[in-house]
Amino acid sequence: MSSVIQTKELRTTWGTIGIGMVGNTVVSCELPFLQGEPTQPFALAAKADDPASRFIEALLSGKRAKRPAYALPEGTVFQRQVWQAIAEIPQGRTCTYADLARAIGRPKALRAVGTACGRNPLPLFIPCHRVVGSNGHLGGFSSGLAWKRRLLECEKKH
DNA sequence: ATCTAACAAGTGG
DNA sequence: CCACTTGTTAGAT
Repeated sequence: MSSVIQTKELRTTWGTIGIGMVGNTVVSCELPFLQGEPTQPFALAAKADDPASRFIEALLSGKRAKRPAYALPEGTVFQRQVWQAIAEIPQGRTCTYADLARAIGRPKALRAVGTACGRNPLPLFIPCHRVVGSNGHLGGFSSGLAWKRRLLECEKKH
């Protein structure tokens, strides 16, 4: 089994996104932390030339995106259940932390769901940005709320 | 709009 | 095991 991780750097106006790949499978994704609202509109510095980059470009520009192969990362059983449930959320739809908790059969574990979301090693590919609070509150986002707002803004118009 | 108590799981001591 | 910390929530103020 070859587990050689190749790292690709995707430069954008919002900073550099690091994507870890094993073959053509995405295994990690690191977004630059955004303190506040970025001053520039989002754009890639260069044309996307691989599936993972094209996916990100489409997602951030409001187009329908085909998700490349990705691996569910290591984690506790609970975390993997949460991540898998998040991965089922279709583009353009959102769901609440409470919904998610119910989906994995632990209706009262909504707080823990939030924690698992925050530890999501594959933002964008596992769309934790589509998980929002019950009363319309956005919740949080590990790399800065600007990402989450932008992503939801793109997907909302459907 | 802001504050608090209770919630479940993860982490560090 | 105990004491924190979370990308929460519902309810009171």
